[in-house]
Amino acid sequence: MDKNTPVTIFWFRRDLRITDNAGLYHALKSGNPVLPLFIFDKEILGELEDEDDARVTFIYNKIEDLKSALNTHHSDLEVVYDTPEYAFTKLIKDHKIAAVYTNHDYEPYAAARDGAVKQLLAKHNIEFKTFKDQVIFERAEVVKDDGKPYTVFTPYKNKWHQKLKPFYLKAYPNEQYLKNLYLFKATALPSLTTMGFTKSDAKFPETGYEKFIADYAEKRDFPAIKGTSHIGLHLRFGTVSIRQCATDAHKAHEKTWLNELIWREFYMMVLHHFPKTMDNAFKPDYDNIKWINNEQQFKAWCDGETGYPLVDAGMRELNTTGYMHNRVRMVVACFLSKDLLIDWRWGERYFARKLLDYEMASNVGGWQWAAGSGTDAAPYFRIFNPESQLKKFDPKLEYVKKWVPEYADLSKYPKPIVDHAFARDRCLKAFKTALS
DNA sequence: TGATTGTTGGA
DNA sequence: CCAACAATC
Repeated sequence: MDKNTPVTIFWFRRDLRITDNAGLYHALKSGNPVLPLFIFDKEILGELEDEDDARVTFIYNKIEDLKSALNTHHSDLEVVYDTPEYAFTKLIKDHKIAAVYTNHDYEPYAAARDGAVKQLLAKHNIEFKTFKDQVIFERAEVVKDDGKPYTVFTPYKNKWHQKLKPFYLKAYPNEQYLKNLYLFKATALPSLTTMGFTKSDAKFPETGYEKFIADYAEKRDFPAIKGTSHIGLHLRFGTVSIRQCATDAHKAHEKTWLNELIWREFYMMVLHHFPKTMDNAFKPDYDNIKWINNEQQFKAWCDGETGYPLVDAGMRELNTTGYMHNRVRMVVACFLSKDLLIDWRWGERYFARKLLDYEMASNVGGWQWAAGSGTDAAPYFRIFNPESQLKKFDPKLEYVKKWVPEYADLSKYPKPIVDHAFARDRCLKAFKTALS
């Protein structure tokens, strides 16, 4: 095809799959051949602190997969390493673009970026069309009858179920329209090194979540058991379809795993309505808390050297694998914000840097839950005891021994950096003062 | 999706 | 002596 053929660009972002991709479906039915695009955004990559950031390797692998999948249909994936502004300016010169299609992306940077792209395209009379793809219900689709957002999970969840109709779970049948791809050869894929990254040797979880659904409620709290699906990473980058996940969860009799998908949408809805809560307490009083913010203790927490084995095991699992079991996430978050009285935002930023499955809405929501300042939060006086959490959830010390091997020889293991009974009392006083 | 402390009532 | 329970943080 020559360069005067009008094309529809489909821009992949957090939806790195062909199957059941909403925006791609609409692009393939737009009437023009579809030119697939991915942008390694210099602005986003420039913010990352670690050159072996495993998330970049993960995306890179998936881009290579997408490219070869498109190649089997005699099409290709154009990959640009630059800003979106540069990428589109260049594409406008090289092609006759009828429209740009993509899927909704909700975080603050993404919303601002898409606004700017839309304006740029409008100057060239190019339509910018976006679609819901990464959630079942977005933004204000599930709100109270008076239009106000829910701030408590259970009523939100009930309304979510009420609104659910088969249509929302239906897969987009993209396979039958792939003949509408633009036939071309893309420019060379930039290397990871070119972009300033090295290949991470992290092990990425498989997409298979189905086998975890049935026993999830029973097994999910025990970090030594393989009881959780690790699907967060794939939901984050769209390497599974949320509609497929929700369909499978719905079919299974067990509701707990589906609830976690609804928590994800609950927190996205909260962040949409209350964008300030990204770095402000949802309950403003909680920003009066006088955090101690001891840098040394923060470092001990980051490094898994607090002297509390469950906390340390969690942090070391995170540092080593980019993942932490959810029960343990709650324990380390509570320990940082309540026992150490370190601002939850410090912990949130650390998780943002380390978690493969990092998602702003869930992460901020989870941290504010632990610190007590969020919507539907744990009351401030609910303070986990790291010792009894260990006894309850890792009684045989299997998880601890895996990540903190020196725990077997207590002479080599650090003493607790703070006494829990003392810290609990101190926390209750600090919170009471701030909230009175 | 807690922990702690104090009380009660049965062994 | 210690479950079981309630009240409190």
